[in-house]
Amino acid sequence: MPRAVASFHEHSRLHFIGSWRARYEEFLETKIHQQNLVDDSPPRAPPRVVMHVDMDCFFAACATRDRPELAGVPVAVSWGRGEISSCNYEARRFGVVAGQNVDAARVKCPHLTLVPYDFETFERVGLEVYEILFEASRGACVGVSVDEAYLDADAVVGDDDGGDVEDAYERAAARVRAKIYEKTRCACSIGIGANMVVARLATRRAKPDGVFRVREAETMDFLAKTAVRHVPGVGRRAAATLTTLGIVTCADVRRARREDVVEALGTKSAARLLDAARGVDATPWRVRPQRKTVGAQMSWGVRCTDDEVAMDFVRQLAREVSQRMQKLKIVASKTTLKLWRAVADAPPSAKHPQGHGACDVLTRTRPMKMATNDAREISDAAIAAMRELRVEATMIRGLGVSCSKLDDALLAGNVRRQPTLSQMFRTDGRDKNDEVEKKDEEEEEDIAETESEREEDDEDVARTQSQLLQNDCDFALFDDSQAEMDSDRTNVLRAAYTAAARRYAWQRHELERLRPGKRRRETISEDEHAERAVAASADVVVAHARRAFIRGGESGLRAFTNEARALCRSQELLPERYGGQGASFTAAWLHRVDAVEAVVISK
DNA sequence: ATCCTCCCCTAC
DNA sequence: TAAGGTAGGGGAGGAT
Repeated sequence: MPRAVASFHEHSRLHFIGSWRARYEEFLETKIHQQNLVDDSPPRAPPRVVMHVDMDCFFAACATRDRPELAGVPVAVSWGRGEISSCNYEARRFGVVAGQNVDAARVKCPHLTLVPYDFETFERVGLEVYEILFEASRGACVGVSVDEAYLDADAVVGDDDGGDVEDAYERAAARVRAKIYEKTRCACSIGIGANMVVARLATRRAKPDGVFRVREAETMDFLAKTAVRHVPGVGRRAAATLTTLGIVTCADVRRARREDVVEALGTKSAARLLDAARGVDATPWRVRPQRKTVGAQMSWGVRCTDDEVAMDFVRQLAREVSQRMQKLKIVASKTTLKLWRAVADAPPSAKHPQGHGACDVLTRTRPMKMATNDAREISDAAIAAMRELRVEATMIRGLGVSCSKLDDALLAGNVRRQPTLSQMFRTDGRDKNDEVEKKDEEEEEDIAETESEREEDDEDVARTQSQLLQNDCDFALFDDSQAEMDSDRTNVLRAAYTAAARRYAWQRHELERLRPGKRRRETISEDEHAERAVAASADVVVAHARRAFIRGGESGLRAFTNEARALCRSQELLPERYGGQGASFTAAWLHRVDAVEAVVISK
């Protein structure tokens, strides 16, 4: 069983970094009430001059600020073994760098002092810094991370910076730095430039503990020497590709042919780099960017012995996401499941035995019936998506759940909540669909069912039906339109078939895309893929059968399954274009129809 | 034309 | 035992 998500998060440095945004949103809420900070929609014009504030070796500085005995001593933050997260400049003089192994660092610097992570302090100091930045810039502050932000430099310049206009920005920056140091005893560096990119690049030159300003007239010369790798947005991959084109500095970018850069990076990224190299930055200035997703994932120490364990873990993640959404007072209408699948025959990593090792990362998105932040709704959608991926539980090395298509919960509050189909079918802690699948699998191995199981089925059916009768539900609020409800069952089935065929076609398409020679390697056989495609398409039949049962009870379901069988045998719906898989397609459908009947209608 | 899904890349 | 999380931008190719 994987470690609990919450307990993992307590110790995860990346979780701290990643979840900073949620805390910052909270901070912004308080600022909105205190100051006349308004939403930046429509977007405000970018500042004429930008300051980029970045704390110096933030984690190490926080960890040592209350320990005067560590002043001037080489210090690094780590768990005591493994990687170094951050180290001070004394340690860097010995060649210690972030990301280095503790043992390697000790070789370079035998007197290195290791200090533990102190996330509470990191957060507290970060917020203290932001208090100062918001006050100094009168709200013209764009937060990037717990230790990094952009300011409108003109908003920071005050009367006491006056006199010599020439270096007013430098004076203002020095004032901010002094305030931050006074309050937090942590050093920061400030870069000043004509836009966010230039300011950010200037900060590199300001470090440590300094200010560096790139004046308007100096911008082109300054950029000419700058490596493309340092331009924000140009990462490891892009830099490597550009190097093969002989593009290493921004001066090289200016000389390069536009088509070559577009070919290497794509239209948008190329445009941004070409602009940046010429001192132009069109990044919008957003003090309060709109959040688009809420998610939680874990790919460390995840080992599942069976499907039930994997589903439990997904439920945990869904609970986590649900809680975060409730705190943010938002709802979502899409759920995406992310799954790390071990590459077949890949050896476990010797360096990180608990890590995910070589994996394919798969995602699948499912709509939810209506905008919600309910943990159960989210986990239902996520588990449905996971079943669709059909990955053997023992191959799972990581899972993630994230919600998108976000909306304000207050708006959604006006919508009358209705039970969803999965809730209607639910009898206890488990989803009925799970049981359908389970029974389906059991039947393949052992047709005989025990008497007690049959009785349980009887009870389930009776209970579900009586609930349906008592609730007198408004079916029009479900995901099917009234028109579809009124139409005859054959049309419903045709719709089911079309949906299944679409899914099948998509699976075929995916198979094509994953062929060797493309960027990704193929890790499952073509046969297996086709098999999964057929099975996945049959899920659609189950979904429609469930609806038929809810609407028409046992007789409704029987009518549906009978027509389904007739339609499958008629060949009418099996055009050749579905990859010659028509026969197995039909077989899978018929098998599923039998299975649903066997479970829902007790014999 | 525009949106959607899944994937890759990037930043911190 | 370590602690490979969170979120956004963008592209390819398909659906509408």
